[in-house]
Amino acid sequence: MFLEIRHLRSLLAIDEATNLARAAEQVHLTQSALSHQIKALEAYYGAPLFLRNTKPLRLTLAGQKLLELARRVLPEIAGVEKELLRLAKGETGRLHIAIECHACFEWLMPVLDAFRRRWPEVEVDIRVGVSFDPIPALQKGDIDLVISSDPLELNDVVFEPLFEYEARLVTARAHPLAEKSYIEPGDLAGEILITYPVQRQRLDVFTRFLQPAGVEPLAVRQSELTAVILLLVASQRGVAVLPDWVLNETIQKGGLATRPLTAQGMKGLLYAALRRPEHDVLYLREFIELARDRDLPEI
Amino acid sequence: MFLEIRHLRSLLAIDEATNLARAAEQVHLTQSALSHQIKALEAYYGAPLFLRNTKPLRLTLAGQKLLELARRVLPEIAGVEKELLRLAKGETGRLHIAIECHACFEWLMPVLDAFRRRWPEVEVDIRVGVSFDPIPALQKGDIDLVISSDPLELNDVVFEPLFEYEARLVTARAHPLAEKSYIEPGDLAGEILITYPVQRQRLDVFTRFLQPAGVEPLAVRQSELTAVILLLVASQRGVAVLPDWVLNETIQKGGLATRPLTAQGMKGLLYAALRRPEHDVLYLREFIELARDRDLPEI
DNA sequence: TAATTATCATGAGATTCATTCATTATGTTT
DNA sequence: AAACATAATGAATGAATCTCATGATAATTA
Repeated sequence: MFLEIRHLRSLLAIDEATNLARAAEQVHLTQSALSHQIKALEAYYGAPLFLRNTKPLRLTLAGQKLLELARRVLPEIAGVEKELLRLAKGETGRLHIAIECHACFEWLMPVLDAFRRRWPEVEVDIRVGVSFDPIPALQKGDIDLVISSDPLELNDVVFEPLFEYEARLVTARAHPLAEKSYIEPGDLAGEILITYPVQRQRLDVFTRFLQPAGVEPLAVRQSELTAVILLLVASQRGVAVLPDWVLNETIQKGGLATRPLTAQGMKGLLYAALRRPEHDVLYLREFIELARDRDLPEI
Repeated sequence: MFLEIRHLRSLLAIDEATNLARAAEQVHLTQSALSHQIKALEAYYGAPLFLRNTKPLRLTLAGQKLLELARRVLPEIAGVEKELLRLAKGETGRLHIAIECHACFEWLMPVLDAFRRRWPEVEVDIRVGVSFDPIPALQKGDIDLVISSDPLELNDVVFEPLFEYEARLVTARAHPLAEKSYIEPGDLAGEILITYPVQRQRLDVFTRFLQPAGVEPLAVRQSELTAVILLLVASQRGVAVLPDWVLNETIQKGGLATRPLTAQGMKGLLYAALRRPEHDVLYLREFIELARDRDLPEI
């Protein structure tokens, strides 16, 4: 209930210096202070730590035990302290990202690759937001960044805009809807719609396009993987609605066509949500920059 | 240069209690003190340790690092502190014994066996005093107890009397000197004397018996082991002078005889030398008791 | 939404505690 | 034995740390 790290440091210094005065210098104290310190320790433990009748001050068994402790413990402490200072300077840290949209993998992976090269010491992880609400998790410190398309007004969380996207219908090039210059909700009434396996409230097609118009597609099929969805669409098993960043890359290859939803196109804005106090953490800022300037594949 | 063990204890308590007030109780402080403490730590590292906008106080990454440190380090410290308190109470310790006389092995071994059963935690060792001066080594803390037959007046060392012994001449039972009721120095002038392999100044036969009378034996042979010396004597290769504790046991068996040196017998007193401050250490006192009451083999 | 409760933060004053300065005591060396 | 080096001591200072009282904030309940 009394031993402190400073005592261990003193002990180590005394052992190295074999002389109170020099040891005192090393720990930025006076010889007197050290003498008082070890006297207090000895009183506390009820046992001498040094043999007093010899001049090159020698440790007793008890003193040796404490010294061993110091040798084991002090380097460990020093290591953690160094790490904490780096943490404070923002040179290292944790970046656990929650994404609400499956499709975000498509652009997030390359961005994270670039990020990792730049900040190798930051511990990176992605959690797909299925079973938990990401914003409360962010507030509670379980995760550090949320990719979201609907910003909220919160006083402990900031939403940084990343980039605009457009959700477009994807069909086979031979599909009749590929003839139209833009798609209206009614166009999907007779179509099989292929989506990611999440609730409808979390899919723009339903919340912003079909449900407002009271339209229900012929059927809904689900698939986890973007590549699989595109494959199904190409082979005329259905149509899908996907953000443009997924499409730019792949439409050329497969026999696919994309068309805007509504005449104006269904646009959205993607945000990165952060805890407000970490708003200025260097590596987080850089992640946001990387996400904004992510390698845009040509159309 | 600032983190102290008390901080680690507080951190651990807070994490366990999830609540400053209860944690404060655990470390015998007020809630306020804890709050100030972590505030100071955060100021020192320039990084928050807890997320402040949540009520069940949660650790940040930095806080977690410190907590991990606490979990690793505190038990180690607790262990050493417990050991130190036992050391102070004299329940454990070190008993490194230096002996000046070879023959002492004979009674010391059984005594140490008994001692070890009684004080299993005390670290026992024996060093035969050949290359170093045992009393200075005792003063310097290299060893903890010296078996010696010539006590000194020192203010940091006490000499505890153990027991009296008598140095006697050992011969084969058929040897002419076995006829005499006691031995005079001149009797050895024509004899081969077998001794332990140490300097003459450290052998009573020379310092107290032969040299004062100016007598030199016919020859001197040496052997490390008491058993070998007795064997040589039994087979008439020479005579030896040994303390009685060695002899009592063995004379019956071999064809040996023992005779006193001089009419009065050459008696001596064996001492245990200790550092004065350790004079009252329990296990040292008990060692001395055991040495005094060592199992006396019948004559 | 307001009221209540639980919890943490803050500031000022009190206290403890570590440190320093000056000096004495002790051991070591010549 | 003297001179030197080193450690121990005591009193005074000052900084660090605590407590008390209170304010602020989040969580819970009505």
